[in-house]
Amino acid sequence: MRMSRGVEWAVHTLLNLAWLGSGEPVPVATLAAGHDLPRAYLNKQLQQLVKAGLLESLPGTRGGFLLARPAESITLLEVVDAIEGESTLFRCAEIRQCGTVGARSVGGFTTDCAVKTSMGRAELAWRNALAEQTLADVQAEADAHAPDMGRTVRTAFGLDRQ
Amino acid sequence: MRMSRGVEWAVHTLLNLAWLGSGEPVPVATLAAGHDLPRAYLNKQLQQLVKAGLLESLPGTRGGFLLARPAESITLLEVVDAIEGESTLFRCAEIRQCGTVGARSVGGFTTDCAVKTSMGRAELAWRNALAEQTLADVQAEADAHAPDMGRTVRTAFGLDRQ
DNA sequence: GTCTAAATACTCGGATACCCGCTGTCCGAGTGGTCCGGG
DNA sequence: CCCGGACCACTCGGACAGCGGGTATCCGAGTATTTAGAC
Repeated sequence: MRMSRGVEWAVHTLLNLAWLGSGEPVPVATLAAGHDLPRAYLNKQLQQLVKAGLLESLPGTRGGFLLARPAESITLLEVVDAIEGESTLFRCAEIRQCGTVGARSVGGFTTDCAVKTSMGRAELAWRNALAEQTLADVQAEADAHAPDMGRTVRTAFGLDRQ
Repeated sequence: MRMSRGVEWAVHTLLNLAWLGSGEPVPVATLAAGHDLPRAYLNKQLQQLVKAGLLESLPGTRGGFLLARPAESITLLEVVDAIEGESTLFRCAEIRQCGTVGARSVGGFTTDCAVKTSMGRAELAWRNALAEQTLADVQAEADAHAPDMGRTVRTAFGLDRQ
């Protein structure tokens, strides 16, 4: 059970767009070159972020991707759900109803499976922790360690006004 | 990103052994029949529980599996780690160091990646929630809804003293 | 009747194929910019 | 010089292969039981 590699790509790409702070779209080729990622596959991931309403995409010559919302309103949970889909980590196949044990347990299936409930509690804690952290929080934490990330990204993308 | 099916199998199997409450080992064929699971594959999963110290296995004619510890001391985290391995959900490939952005960010890599840290916080909340729930807790919750599970399991396994 | 020893049936354990989903890639649809010609 | 239209280059978007890990299975190693035979 490991997360898709695209989650890391998505977060870093969103962060770069946040640091850029520009209202102009950035093509996926530039974004991919920023971290040496396969351009076409990154595009595929960003499309899912568009579907989730985190990014906007503009076609055409001067097209590209840009943040659909300010970084303060984008949570890590939204990013993870956009890339991974909103399915739960633990899949309950209701095996308690099957086999010799399940056949004799009639009448106890009116409530949710206790295993599913317990796993769901843990998963909820995870999702809450993800929802409490916005892209701006991560950005601020990175800035605390490397204060010059804004200019670094602008320079790397060749869009610095300097 | 979805959890292995074996996790559900492992928890239910451990619960059945807890309800059985017997000091005698139960063969995997009986455990598999309890919930209509593929015998050989369930055996593979239980082997991992043995390696993790949650189960004991006895070979021979009267062999089988039995709980290595009381249900009160077995946490859901241990079960998940035993089946899924202890790798983290989020894999940090340190892409921040790569590409045009990474090349210009020299000097900012003395601390952990902020993305990794944030994801790690959420994952820690998940693991803590799993660690706080013991097998006995889940057992008690299931008993609250279906109070007769102990006898049900003993009957289903053909080991009832009655 | 009792002890011994071999045969046996049953168990776990690891080595071996299969299949779905993540990974990676390609080409087509669409749009804005650009250039050329005409007025 | 200004305007209009066609060409073009660049973008995103969805459709098409490749591979790794979860899924499923089979066969071999080992042990307690059983049973037959000898004393």
